[in-house]
Amino acid sequence: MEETGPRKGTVTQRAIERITAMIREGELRPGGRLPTERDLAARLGISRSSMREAIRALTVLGVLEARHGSGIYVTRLEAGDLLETFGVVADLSRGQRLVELLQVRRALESAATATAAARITADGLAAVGKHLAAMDATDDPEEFLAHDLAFHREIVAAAGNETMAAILEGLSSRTVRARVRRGHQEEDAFARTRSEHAAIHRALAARDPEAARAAAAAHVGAVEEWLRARLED
Amino acid sequence: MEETGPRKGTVTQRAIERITAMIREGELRPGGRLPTERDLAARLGISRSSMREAIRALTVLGVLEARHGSGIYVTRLEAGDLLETFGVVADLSRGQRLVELLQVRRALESAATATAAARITADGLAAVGKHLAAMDATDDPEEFLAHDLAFHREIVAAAGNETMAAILEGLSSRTVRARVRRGHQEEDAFARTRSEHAAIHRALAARDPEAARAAAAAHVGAVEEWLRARLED
DNA sequence: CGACGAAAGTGGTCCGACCACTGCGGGTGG
DNA sequence: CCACCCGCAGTGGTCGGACCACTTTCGTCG
Repeated sequence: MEETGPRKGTVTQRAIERITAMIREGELRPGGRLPTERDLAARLGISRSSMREAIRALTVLGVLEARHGSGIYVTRLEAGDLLETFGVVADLSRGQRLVELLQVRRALESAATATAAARITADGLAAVGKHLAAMDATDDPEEFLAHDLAFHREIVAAAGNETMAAILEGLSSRTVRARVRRGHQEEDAFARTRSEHAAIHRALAARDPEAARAAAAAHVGAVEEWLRARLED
Repeated sequence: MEETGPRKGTVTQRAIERITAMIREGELRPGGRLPTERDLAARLGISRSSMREAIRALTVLGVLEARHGSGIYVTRLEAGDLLETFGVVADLSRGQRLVELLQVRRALESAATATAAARITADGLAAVGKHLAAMDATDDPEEFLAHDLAFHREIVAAAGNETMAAILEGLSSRTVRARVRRGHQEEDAFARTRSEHAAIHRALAARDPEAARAAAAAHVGAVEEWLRARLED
């Protein structure tokens, strides 16, 4: 009678669970280096091919990082590492789910903006104002969009929640492409965005969390409303 | 001069991008079946091994589903499929990031509960009340926890946003384990949870979105506060 | 003493073989 | 004629080995 592990699932799936367990139990530390693929495979009694599939999967999830010629390392396991895949999800979403994602963004962005109103520094507020002014000064859609993203990124960063920032990053960068087309279709889209951003900035400057929350919710809600209407095709 | 694709990155990474692109462009439809591993590998000019790594990665992400002996299929690409990995992230989180995740949950749960107050049906409200009563009636921590989760799940479902529900599902099921230990440490934890849940239920019954939002935020905030204090070790 | 280069180590890719499971279609028994 | 069953072809799952590309290290040479 031989000793063989659990029978359920594929060997690769089990390998993934074993590695994540090792990280969870503290056997492998963030930033630390793993044994070689060959060693790991031998240790779990599976082939190198199967082990490689497990490692690749965890690499895509942002848990591991493979450096050619050097070794395999655990990432710092920071929010940005792990939530990068969130962008992929948003990228593959269509129709109704896009509206749902915007509702998620509305909830998070309004909460983050409210917190930012209470915590943002003078320097941070100046940076936000700089992007606001840059948006007022340009007519180039690409540049406008870049400062738009930076505007929100600066505010969310001021809220001090990296996890929320990482989620919003993945939620915005892709979805916002729709807003580009919006600018092409509706002439007043730029103007409306400018005034909404100005309202957010005023609330931040006044250190008024509730006003900031409302302004941010209204801003995202406007995009959401437009998208919902556009789904009538 | 031969035709060979882009040189950057690993072939596996490129294969992943090619497949996701095929899905994004509509070449592959949700629920549809892909060519065989051997065909796909040949089509992209790479080995079956590399193609398998790409497929495995997308399988873990919830984009593809491999059925032994049958073929490889695109998932329905619904929120639950894609955000399952969100639980893994929460599972690997520790310390400060757990607090940040609870803040994310607070923002989403309060928004969902507010929406639910406006939309929940009589049947839904009855189901919520059933779990509330069940929590009042038991002393078993496991059963209490099960009804606790079901209580929130029922409310979030009533909000009608599957994406938000999927995120909250991954955000609660793991994190909530901490609450179990909480119940063991603080005797009045059960009682406090009961009263907080009762407040949420009353707000839902009154169809009062703002009261529901506040009650939900306070509920999650209480857990958050406790966790933050517990981090002083 | 410093810079260069060779060698060892490690991940990346490919190949071919075989196993395990599914699905289908033909053959068989009713 | 129909229903059931079995076997075969197809497909994903696993394995082992070979070789390539890159990094790191250490010894050697100037």
